[in-house]
Amino acid sequence: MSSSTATVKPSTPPQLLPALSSRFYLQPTATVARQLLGKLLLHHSAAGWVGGLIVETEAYLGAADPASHTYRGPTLRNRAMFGPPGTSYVYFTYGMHYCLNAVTQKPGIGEAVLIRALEPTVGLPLMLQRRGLRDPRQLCNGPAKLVQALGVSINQSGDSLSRSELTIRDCGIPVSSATSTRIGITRARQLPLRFFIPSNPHVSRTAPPRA
DNA sequence: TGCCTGATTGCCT
DNA sequence: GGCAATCAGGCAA
Repeated sequence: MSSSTATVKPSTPPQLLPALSSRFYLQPTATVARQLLGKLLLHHSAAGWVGGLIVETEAYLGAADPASHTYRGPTLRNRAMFGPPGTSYVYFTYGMHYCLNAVTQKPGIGEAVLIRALEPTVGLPLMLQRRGLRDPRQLCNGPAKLVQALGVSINQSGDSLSRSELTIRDCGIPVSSATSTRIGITRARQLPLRFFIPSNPHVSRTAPPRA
């Protein structure tokens, strides 16, 4: 696995890049999680475009995965995760944080990819302002951090990532990837379902905590 | 109805 | 490295 991934910026204006199709999200969830690396997550609001390259993801496998929100079946909270492929699933956790997922598989399956970290490339000043920071490396290196920087709200849970103002686009940047166990979970923590770009300074952490 | 848990973060030592 | 903040959802009684 290569560890020489350069920091790169898409040259095409982000709003002109093609959004990922439903077919992309119908691939196996772990494949989607790996292939989302290097894609561009964008959010458009009245303040303008913000976003960045996805550098870290985790796959959550529904009824087969005890760590997944959908393991016990549909509830009011997780219903967006049972939506069509390419749906956003935003959830509230720890009493104060929001995290963003991209739903995979057919409706009713309940699998998704958690977006854990971005390399911020679009609308950097606005995101720094939202987070009250000056260091871009601290801007999006965690799932709740990137949601705050992008200005995503829980009201956008259930929206299409292909057609709404919250979207994931293909900027055609080839990246290397590495795999590890997932972070911050207590169940099924042995599964190698975390994917990240090695040596990228915006990854939330280089290795998961010890078991 | 009430208790417990949690896909996190940031501050403090 | 440790731990507090903070609260919705899930589950047991």
